[in-house]
Amino acid sequence: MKKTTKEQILDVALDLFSQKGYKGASIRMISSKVGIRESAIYNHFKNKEDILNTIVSTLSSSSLSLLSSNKPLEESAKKGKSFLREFAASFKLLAYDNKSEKFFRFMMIELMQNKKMRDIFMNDFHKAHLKILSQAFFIMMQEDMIYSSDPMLMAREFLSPLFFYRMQVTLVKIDKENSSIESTLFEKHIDFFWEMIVNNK
Amino acid sequence: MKKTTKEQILDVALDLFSQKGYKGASIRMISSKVGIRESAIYNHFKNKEDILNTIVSTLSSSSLSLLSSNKPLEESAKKGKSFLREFAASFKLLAYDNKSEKFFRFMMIELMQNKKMRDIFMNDFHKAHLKILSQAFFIMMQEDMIYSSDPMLMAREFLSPLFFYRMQVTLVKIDKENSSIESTLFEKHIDFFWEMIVNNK
DNA sequence: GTCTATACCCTGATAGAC
DNA sequence: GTCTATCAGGGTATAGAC
Repeated sequence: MKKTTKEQILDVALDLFSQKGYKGASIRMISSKVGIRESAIYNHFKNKEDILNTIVSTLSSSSLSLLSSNKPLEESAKKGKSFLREFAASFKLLAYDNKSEKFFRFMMIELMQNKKMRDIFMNDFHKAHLKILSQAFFIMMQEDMIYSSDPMLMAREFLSPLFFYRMQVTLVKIDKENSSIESTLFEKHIDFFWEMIVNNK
Repeated sequence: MKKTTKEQILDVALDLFSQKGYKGASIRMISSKVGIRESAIYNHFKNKEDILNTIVSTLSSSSLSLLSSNKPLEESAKKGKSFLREFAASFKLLAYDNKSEKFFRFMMIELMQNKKMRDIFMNDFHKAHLKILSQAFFIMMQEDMIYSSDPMLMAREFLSPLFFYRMQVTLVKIDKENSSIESTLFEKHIDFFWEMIVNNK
């Protein structure tokens, strides 16, 4: 199960992009890490941007969200806290998945510099999650499981700490420090948040 | 009240750093925007890194937190929701302050690439805020104003949406779209959060 | 598909005239 | 304090041999 040169180039490129950003990672470094000459890269990709586009289109959706939109949300949302636990678990999973983590790092570097990355962040990541969460909270409110409020507001308030904790896990792992403390933040968030919104009649 | 060349260099450098990052902003671009030759830069700064260090040491603390630590926290924390409102207002203020916004953008670009920036983020930004907030929540709990919980957990849960909303305001403003919707997120966060933790006996 | 060789541009930085 | 001139190094990319 050997990797083709093209796959190796993509792997190395993602690795370097996630450490140094798009501009900071040169064709020279990529090819040297793969073990070929610069010019050999151009047998597999038209140019540097072509490598970038391949990575982005391959990884953007899968690295930012594990949620498939065809799941029966109506049913799973009625599980209340368990639903939130599953949602957060998928977040945590991505924070500890190698490729997803690298893509997340890369996205964060490019976010303020690159319009395309901002669009990916806003649509594939933020809006996609908010939509699912707000629908789920709406259902929970209808079922009288939680206090009534603005479902979209509740979705934002639930999601933003998850994002922050994922970022924090990533940051801590860069400096190779133990991220076990940060890994518990996800669960604590669920407990705290659910305790706040649950309807204890 | 004309700006010295040195001040102009710093202004232009911050502007370009916030748009393209440290590597992406060249001495050539900085000098051309200031209206001098590349070599003239070196009469004011030893090298490119010297410009970076000057910006960081000048702006890091003031751009990340407006809170002076010598305020009497004991008293202000007892104001409860008003305290949180003031805290969030200072956050919002920085998101709309020109230099602070640029430094924030720059910090976000470098965060995943630069150990020094991570330290600044973790210490000057994150830990500093968590310390104040956890102390404030602890006092509020003692005063029976809010439900009893882990003050540090509460601080994190309160702070992380603020960070996220500040980032979102910055992102929206880059693409010159109207950020008025995002600007209301701070107040909504306070209302939602306070409603959740307040002790209504 | 990979190599050598090469073209050409941009980078940070220095020397020395004014 | 600013200029011109210049440098070495690294950047993307192409041509052509094997």
